[in-house]
Amino acid sequence: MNKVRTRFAPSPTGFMHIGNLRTCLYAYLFAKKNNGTFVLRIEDTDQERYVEGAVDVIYSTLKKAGIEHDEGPDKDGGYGPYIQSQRKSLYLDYAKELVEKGGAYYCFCDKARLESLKDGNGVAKYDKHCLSLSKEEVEKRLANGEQYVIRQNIPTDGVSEYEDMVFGHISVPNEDMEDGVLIKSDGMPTYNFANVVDDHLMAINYVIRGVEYLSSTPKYNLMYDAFGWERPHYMHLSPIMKDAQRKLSKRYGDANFEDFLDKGYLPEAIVNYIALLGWSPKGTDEKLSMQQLKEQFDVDGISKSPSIFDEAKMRWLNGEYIKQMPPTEFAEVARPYFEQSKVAGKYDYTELAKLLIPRVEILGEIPEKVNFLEEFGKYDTSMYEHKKMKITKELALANLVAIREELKDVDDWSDGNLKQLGTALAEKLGIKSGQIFLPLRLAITGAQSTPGGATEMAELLGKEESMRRLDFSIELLSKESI
RNA sequence: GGCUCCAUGGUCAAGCGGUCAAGACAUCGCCCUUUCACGGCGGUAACUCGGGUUCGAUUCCCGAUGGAGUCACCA
Repeated sequence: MNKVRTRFAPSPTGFMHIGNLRTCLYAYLFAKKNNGTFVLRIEDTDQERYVEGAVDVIYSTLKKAGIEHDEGPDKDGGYGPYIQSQRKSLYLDYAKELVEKGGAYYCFCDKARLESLKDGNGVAKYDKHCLSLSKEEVEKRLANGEQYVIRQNIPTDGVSEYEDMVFGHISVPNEDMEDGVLIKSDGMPTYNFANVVDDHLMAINYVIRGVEYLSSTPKYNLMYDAFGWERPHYMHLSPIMKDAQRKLSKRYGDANFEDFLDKGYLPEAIVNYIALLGWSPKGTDEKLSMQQLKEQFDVDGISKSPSIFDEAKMRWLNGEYIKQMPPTEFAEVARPYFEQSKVAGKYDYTELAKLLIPRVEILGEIPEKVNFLEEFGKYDTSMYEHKKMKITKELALANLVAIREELKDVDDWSDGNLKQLGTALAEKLGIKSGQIFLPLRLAITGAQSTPGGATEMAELLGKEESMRRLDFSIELLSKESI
């Protein structure tokens, strides 16, 4: 068997969409699983949709995602150029060759004539009108400088068939396919044609792409056949959906790799999650590194039906990745989020990291979790009502007063010491220690959920600030109980 | 609408003629706990519907229904 060669051929139109990234990932994984070559080709023939800087986005996305191409515009492997706009000159000659071989023909029909072919639903199928032109006639009109396009010549009867690696046997009646344009009147190739020529010239033998090409693939095969080229293997991938009806697309936003990065997702978690969207590993382990994905990726596990993107699960997975991070590393990747929070520059991020790691699923949650350190004021006292701990506002107030009394002369404000004092106090009062710590935590943070327990929070805030807040809370509760 | 595909819990999904129909997320409950979390344990929840084939269908075939894709001088 020939060495496996797959490719990812994005158009530089802006940020990388999650669906595209998954297609790219699968092509990469398939190549790596089979010790093959993964090629990056930029399809920038449509200048109208071209977005400045988009090529750089592609590079940076692949890099962040941990996908390393073996060949591409920046890595010549002998099959270049890898940028379609630099290959312009190639296509017309191949089209002419195809005309020679009977797989295509010149067409001079104008817009008006094409328009007249439309049926009641506005659907037109070209009627092969120009196929009957004699060679001389074509030469003459060409010499006259008439505008033309080159169309594929598809048989009018019979059936085209092929085996898709994930969908299996696909068969399409030839009469349902139209003689599509290969070379446009401006002399440029259409995507359909450029793709076939490029894939062949780059020796791509496994074409991996979205299902939208599933039913037009027979047309491509017909071209390969007419040229006398060997057909590649195909692997079509079902789309990722936003919900049961709508495809995940740029139009709905939030579906870009960059967007998720901004929200505080780790690139490896995103990659891991999208690998699982539409593919399932043999085992039950779902947290898989790129290395494991490369080893385990398998066509068998690819699903045929569309899958709905579930951010909740990706979020969970991201949390799993965060939990295994060393605090210093967390502090580093979380730096931007600390910087945009109210605690910016006021705390040791590594210390905060230790508390935050088990409590945060995406980095974007950081500001809301730490802001209470700098922000404290009137809060909702109903939080003190806790029926499981058998705490009421009245009891909380009484306990807080006792705590203040106990702590006011304490010098050692460390987590450990405070914990001991609290436990001892509870014992002395004959109550559960939680009845001390819960009110205390609430009193000094004013927050329902905090990145740590009462004594950890107290240590973080320091004695002065803790006592200030304790007083504030006691006063707050006293006012209410009057 | 024509054509091509697809169909297991709310979601991702395993299953490839005989299973009490895995697992994960979400959800709910319990336990642990020094409150917030982490963690542990458990619960609820699925084979779209009809016909066949078969001793036996989630699994194979046909049809219906539902869904996706495609019908451009766009990729």
